[in-house]
Amino acid sequence: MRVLLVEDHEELAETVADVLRGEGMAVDLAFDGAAALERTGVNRYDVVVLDRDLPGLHGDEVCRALVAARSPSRVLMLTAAGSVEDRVDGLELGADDYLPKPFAFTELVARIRAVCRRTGPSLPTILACADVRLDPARRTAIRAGRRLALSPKEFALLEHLMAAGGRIVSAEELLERVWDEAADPFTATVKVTIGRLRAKLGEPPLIETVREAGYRIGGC
Amino acid sequence: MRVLLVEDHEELAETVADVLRGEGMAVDLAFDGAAALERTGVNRYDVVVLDRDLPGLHGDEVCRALVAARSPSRVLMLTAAGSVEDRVDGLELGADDYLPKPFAFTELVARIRAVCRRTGPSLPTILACADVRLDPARRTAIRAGRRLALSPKEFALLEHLMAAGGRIVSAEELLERVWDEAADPFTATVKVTIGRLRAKLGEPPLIETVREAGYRIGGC
DNA sequence: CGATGCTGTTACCCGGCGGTTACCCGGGGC
DNA sequence: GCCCCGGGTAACCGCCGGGTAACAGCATCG
Repeated sequence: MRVLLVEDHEELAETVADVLRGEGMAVDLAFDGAAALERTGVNRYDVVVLDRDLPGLHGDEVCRALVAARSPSRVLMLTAAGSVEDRVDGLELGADDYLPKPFAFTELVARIRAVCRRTGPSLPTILACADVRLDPARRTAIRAGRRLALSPKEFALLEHLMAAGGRIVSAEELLERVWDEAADPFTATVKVTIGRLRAKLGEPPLIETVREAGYRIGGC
Repeated sequence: MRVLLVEDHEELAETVADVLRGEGMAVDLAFDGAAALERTGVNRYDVVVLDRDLPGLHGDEVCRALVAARSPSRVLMLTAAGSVEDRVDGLELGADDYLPKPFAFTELVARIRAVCRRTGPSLPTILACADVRLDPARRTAIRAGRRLALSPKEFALLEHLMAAGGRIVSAEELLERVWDEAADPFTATVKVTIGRLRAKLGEPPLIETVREAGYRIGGC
């Protein structure tokens, strides 16, 4: 697994890099944004671990550039503690996961692995399908860079569909998991909520229905 | 639904087992890791509920062994506390869900059901014959790279024929399995649906007719 | 206390699924 | 040649699953 670590504190960078190497990863280092883009232009990394506060070219810019260049690399962004409430969060920029500082090394390792194997059994912290990104922890969903104003039910519905990762999810299953487990099995609320969610998701269609079976998210 | 409950506290184990049985599940018990692996070697369980703190063979080891052995069972792990370390280990081991102690019985039941329903993307249950690939979980059928738009009946029909793997399947058998078991035995719907399916499958012919016997898929 | 937004219900529409029917074709038997 | 019969095909159409709009109950909030 190839990792590019972008971190301007050289001392910290070396320490983290050693930890990751100890986990069997191939780690390259960049100490500023320009160097990061240079490296990603030359090599193909599985994951770019990107500090957000970078001198010169900001981490956000680097992330945006990677996304714009259709880089195949996953981006895991490191954010400072206070920036959690920042209006512009990494999600809108197209990052695949974020980790607030300070973090445990073990958690960083786990997140890198998780981000790398998107289809793994564990739930990734950030779900991504097609051009939609959804963060369950922060309850934000973004499509094509625009934040979606979803109601709680709509959000939970989208979350479950995305967590299924392209598998078919029956209306019954959605009823049990998104709604109260004692919901009326004959209710029509699922299809209504699906309709409302589709309207907010806009074009092109993301949720497809499989007749007699359920719903599925395309582009995973 | 078959469940293996692995828990070293026998009293707690019996209590939980009773609750699960009350929910209609078939529950077997194992009081240590070695016994757990012995049971999973003999029987096929839908879900293994695995306490993490086991004497002797640790729960992590059991989980790792199950994953390594490509066991079809889902693993639901019971962890002592929701600390960072637990979450990290969880990601690494490949369990399907986690439940920190103490937990409500109702939640355990709900999670077992949920984990069971998730016929995750990890198990490739894809049928393949000739140049056709069919994924029952996603309800997708692909021939020569092109998605086929099949109706539910057509899909079920193709699924059954492909599952037979080149064996001859009689019209009566198809009627029983794909259609309602109380279907009119003299109906002509099978041959009509076969016809429609053939049209959508295109060339070269995939489903061949064996006169007086049934249908068969070639190239398996 | 009114406004607003969320959510479940109801009523209705629409499209296509799929079963029936009618008819065709081809082969085998006399 | 003829007929018979198993299977293929096209057309028809009733039914039902799913989409949608409108409405009402309810909570939240100013």
